[in-house]
Amino acid sequence: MTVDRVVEVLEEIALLLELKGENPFKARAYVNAARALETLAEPLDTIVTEHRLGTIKGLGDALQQKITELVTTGRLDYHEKLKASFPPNLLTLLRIPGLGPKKVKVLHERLGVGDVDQLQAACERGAVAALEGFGEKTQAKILEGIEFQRRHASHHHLHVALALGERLLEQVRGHPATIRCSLAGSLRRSKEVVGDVDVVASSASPSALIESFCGLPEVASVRARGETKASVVCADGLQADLRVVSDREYPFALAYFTGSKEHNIVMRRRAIERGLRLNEYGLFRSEEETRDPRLLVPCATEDEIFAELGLDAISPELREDAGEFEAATHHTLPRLLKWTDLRGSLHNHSQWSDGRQTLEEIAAQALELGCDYWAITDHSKSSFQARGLTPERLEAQIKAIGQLNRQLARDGHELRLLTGSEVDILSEGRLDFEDDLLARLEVVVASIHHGFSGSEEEMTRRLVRAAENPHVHILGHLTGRLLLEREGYKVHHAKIIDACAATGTWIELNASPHRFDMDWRFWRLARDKGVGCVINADAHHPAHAGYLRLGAAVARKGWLTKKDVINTRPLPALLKLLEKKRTSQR
DNA sequence: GCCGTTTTCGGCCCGACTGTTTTCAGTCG
Repeated sequence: MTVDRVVEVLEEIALLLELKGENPFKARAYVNAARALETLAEPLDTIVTEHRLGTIKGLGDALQQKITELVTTGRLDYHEKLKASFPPNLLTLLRIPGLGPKKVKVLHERLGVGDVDQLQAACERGAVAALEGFGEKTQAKILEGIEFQRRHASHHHLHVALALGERLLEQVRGHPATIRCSLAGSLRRSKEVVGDVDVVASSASPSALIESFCGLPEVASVRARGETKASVVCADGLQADLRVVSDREYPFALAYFTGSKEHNIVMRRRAIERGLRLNEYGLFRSEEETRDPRLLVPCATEDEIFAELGLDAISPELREDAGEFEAATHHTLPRLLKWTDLRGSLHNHSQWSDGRQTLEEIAAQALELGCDYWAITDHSKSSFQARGLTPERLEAQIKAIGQLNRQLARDGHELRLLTGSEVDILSEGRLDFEDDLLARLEVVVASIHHGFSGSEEEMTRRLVRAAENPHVHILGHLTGRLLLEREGYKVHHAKIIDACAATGTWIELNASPHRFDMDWRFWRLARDKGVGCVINADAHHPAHAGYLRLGAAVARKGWLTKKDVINTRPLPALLKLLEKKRTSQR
């Protein structure tokens, strides 16, 4: 069993124990054990084989035994029994905002609620509001949460869909019958969440490709399977569609299945205006719907289709009918950012707060990625849950980073770690650290982590005040949204953008696929007002460094170029810009 | 369930906010 799966099982046990009403510290012990395993530097099975689990802090006799059983047999009796004592879908209730283990326990015991459908029914007949400790508001909030999840139930986070899509694509590409292939759909357009994975391929023998696709190891079940099209369901219920066409049809099919629907409508209208007809099989000299190859206007690539319709080539990310046609007509499409333009990330966490890596590990990884700089911006003291730093610990961290930087320089490395903080924005826009401490940091990100329920005016005022502080460089994850989980708090984007423009404050594009915040739809406004974008990994874990690539994709969706993104600058230019905000406002 | 010159039980990370309550439990971060 892989270490990731062991971690999952331990975390699930912790939740089940809480639902049982067990000693919360017992549950905590399982979470701690999961954390400890996640940060292992060597393979778990080696440690188990050599009986060295006891050397890991947080693993006592009981957990050592359980982990050994998991690793060696692939299952854990204790876990199976615990699971069997609850309805199979009870844990899904914990994903509804406002519901924790205690409330779920009551709902289960008093009302027999075991899944989301039953919870919804109980709310609708008013049974939840009647429970002790619940009320009308709680019931309404639960219904709201259920509705939100329903609305997004068929959607998936971009990193999950992309990982699956790339694995599938790789295998389609490797098939001898494949001529060309690509991802398509909202995944290719880098939407913040996607419904399914679309793959388009060209081949002379479609059925061979379809057959191979349906038999791929990722496929859990085949939903539909024809001569040129197959629809399968993979892990996590993620659906994947393969569409196979002839190579002549390929660019048209690719454009059609990339969408968006709104973009395609305009494309077809432009074709009609030119006496042509566009569909997924080609561009035809015809007034009628047709597939007649004798009428085809041959195009070898998507770019040639655009050219036939009097347009510059439009990147997939921009195909939302959000101004791309005007720009493509007037040759004013932006030269979009490439993710390799990024030189580092200015918002990241370490073991000093809630990150998983030591400063040394972070530096090693940033070096490996070829970054010029990587800011350490751990949480401030009000974020207790995240082990936020007191001023004293922050001072100590500044020293530690200085030492590490000197070591890096002695070893001849170009990389610089930057000192910093993700400082909490408290009520009324006050900050969690005093100005003189902030002034000593190279990078200050200010974010809201508490008090999400304020009105739009209050939240906006808090963010504007934070931007007005000369020591704050960046506003972090502007709305606090968690994609597919909860809406962000309400903010007035335009007012905040204006405040950032006036104060020279940058806005973060948080590259975590759970956030992608600020939303791509606002970046053109920000750019037009001269507000810089910083694409930040908000890394808490080694795997998160890769989020920069996703963040860049979303920035492209927001029409941003290399020039618009601050962390494309080399270190000396960046340091100058960081200094500028502080000096220009004094 | 883990940990310990608090050596064998008692503590384990804290504060704001919300909605439920008339003093607090649960959730969230």
